[in-house]
Amino acid sequence: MKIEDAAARLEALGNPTRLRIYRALVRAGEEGMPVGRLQDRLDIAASTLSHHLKALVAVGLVTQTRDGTTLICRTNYTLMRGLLEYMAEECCAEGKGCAPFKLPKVA
Amino acid sequence: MKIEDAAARLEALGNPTRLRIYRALVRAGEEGMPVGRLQDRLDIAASTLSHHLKALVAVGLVTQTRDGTTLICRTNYTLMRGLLEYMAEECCAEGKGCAPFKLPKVA
DNA sequence: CCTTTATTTCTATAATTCTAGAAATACGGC
DNA sequence: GCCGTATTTCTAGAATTATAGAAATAAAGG
Repeated sequence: MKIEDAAARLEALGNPTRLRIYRALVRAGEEGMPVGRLQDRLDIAASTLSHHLKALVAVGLVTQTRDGTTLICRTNYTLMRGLLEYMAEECCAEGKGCAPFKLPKVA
Repeated sequence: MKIEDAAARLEALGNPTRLRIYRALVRAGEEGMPVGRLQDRLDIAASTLSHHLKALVAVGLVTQTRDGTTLICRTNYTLMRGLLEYMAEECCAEGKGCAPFKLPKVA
């Protein structure tokens, strides 16, 4: 992962509203959650929510699939894991006094 | 960790310049790196660098200790680890189809 | 085709951020 | 106290972001 991509993804997550959105989607699991339900749950104006979702989708952290008139949002687990792995590596590169750590393999 | 704190820390890291600064400091290891050396290495205007360092210090990701006229910067490994753990947990809460993962314990 | 529901785009405003030059401050040595 | 080096604060301008109301678009059903 390029440092610019990592920064862009961290920036996308680095807003309280977007992090709440992301967390809600993580908790929704594989089935995901429609935009409208997110709006009800988080009590955000529709246009604001759409704006933030766009940011999350732009960096790949969230994907959307349409089911009739509703748009279902899901987190991209693989990409998130890649981001955490990147951070874990960057966080302890060169092993100078930092305990090395890695994310465990997916079962 | 509160979600606002996590967001603030992610935001601090979510800027290419600041992520470069942070990475350089991680690589400097325990001994840290003076502001001036960071400036030379990363080729950033002094005032700009100071501005970004302030942001990293404000959220606790970087600490500074003075040694004469030079300010030595170090990353706060524990806090970074806490952030990654938070993200790892939030990333797979409720285990709905996501492989659970944790950061391994520090040796 | 018209209606309803779902969501986005448009528009505007207020606020924040990034950048860097210039001036100011901090520290240690003489 | 003055000087040199290191760093921050002040200032300002350009750019970006967050918010949300209003209008527009998308899809499905009748």
